[in-house]
Amino acid sequence: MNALLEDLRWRGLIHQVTDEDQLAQRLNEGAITLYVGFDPTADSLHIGNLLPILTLRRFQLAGHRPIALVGGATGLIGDPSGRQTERQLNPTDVVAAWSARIREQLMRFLDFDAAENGAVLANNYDWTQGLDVITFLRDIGKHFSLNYMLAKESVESRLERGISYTEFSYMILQAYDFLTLHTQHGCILQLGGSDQWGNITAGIELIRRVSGGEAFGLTVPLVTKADGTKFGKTASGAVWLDGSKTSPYQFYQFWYNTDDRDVIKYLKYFTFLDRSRIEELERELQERPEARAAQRALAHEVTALVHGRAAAERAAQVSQLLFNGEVRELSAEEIEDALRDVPSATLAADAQPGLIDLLVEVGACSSRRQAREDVQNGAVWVNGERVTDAQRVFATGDRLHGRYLVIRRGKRNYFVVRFAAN
RNA sequence: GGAGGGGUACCAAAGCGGCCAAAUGGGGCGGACUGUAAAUCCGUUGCGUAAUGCUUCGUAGGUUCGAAUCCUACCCCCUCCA
Repeated sequence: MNALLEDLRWRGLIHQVTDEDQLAQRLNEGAITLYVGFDPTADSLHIGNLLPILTLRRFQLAGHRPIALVGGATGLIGDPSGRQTERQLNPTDVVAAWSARIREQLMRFLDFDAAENGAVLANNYDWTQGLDVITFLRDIGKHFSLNYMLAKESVESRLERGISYTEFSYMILQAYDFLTLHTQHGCILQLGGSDQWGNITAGIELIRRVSGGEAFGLTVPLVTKADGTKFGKTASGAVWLDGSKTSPYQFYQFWYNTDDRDVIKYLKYFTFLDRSRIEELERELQERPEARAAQRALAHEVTALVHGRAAAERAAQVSQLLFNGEVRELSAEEIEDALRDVPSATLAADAQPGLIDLLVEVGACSSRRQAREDVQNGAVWVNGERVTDAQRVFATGDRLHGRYLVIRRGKRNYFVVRFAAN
């Protein structure tokens, strides 16, 4: 057995793995090279992509060499895995722009300066763009039987509803990636989400046929929630790794609100805290669940991984101040700093807005009708005080530090109104 | 090509001439309770309110004092037969 695999096993990170004994032996013999790929299907990665990235990082920390692959080419084709319908093709320039941004994000999770096992970034567009059709069909396509391809879950499940030749071919491209990384970098292991099993094994098969080499695959589980809803989705959409799409504060809050029943599992999945620390948090959760020590640790650790320690600490601090209702205690600098990630509006220096207008203006409520309803329900707080009078007008004297109104709708939705300086 | 069924608000699904801005369930948003949890309960969920106001029930017309509800045409979906 191998220590790294044992740790992954304990964390519940191994969903499926090919020839585990053989893989353990290779890992024990010395550093291996492995990869994970991400297709640019949006301008940012989201937390659904986090598990494979962090698992790749675990391998690097254990001394192995990681390759993060951006699917500049495969992103142009569309992976049918786990989908019921054909994807909409994105323009090539858009995919190129997304690739660049995802590349930036991936870099944050790996160490590129390590002497022995520095990380490598690759883009499959580099070896795919020059590939001509005849070569592709003769050298690669010949190794795939139609029967083999049709039997793949990703294809088989789509035969009823329809699948284009484009998406049907996807697995071959991904297999070719693995082969390329195998020959160029000696890569012998591919990680991926559980829906990637079919594509990964296709690559292993191709490597075996072309080079006779042995390669491995390992998939991480699909992250689930105890209440049965989909992980990673909030009312406002996906939770992104890009701080301008999901602010560090929102990101922190997402993890902080994890259900008791899920929090230990997520600590194992998403943090690098060691086993004894996680078990300690588990005991605390059982003894004093209201202290939320496990949630706090989870939120802090993951936010720090994605946005850095400073941002994580700021998010934690802001959360505490806001939830203690101590808005009035904040200095002007703290308001600027703490609420920088929160939706805001700027009004003229001499403006004396009514409450309803203010709520709509700052984006706290979707319409004036809705705003009136929220006020009536007691959902609206300004500068730490509940306001129930819809006719309320805010004079200059109501502002914090002469230029802020901090608005809260519901328990945790904050907005800030700034007044221009004279 | 033939026969039948259907398109209603975020989703599902009632309504079938006025009492319909449209039942009910889910989801969303709030509130209470609490631990920024779970469960539970309550309110609300087109827009705008001075208002018997305005715009909505696939699309376009028509009948009528009045239509989501009746008629005509068109578009789209599903099932069965060929």
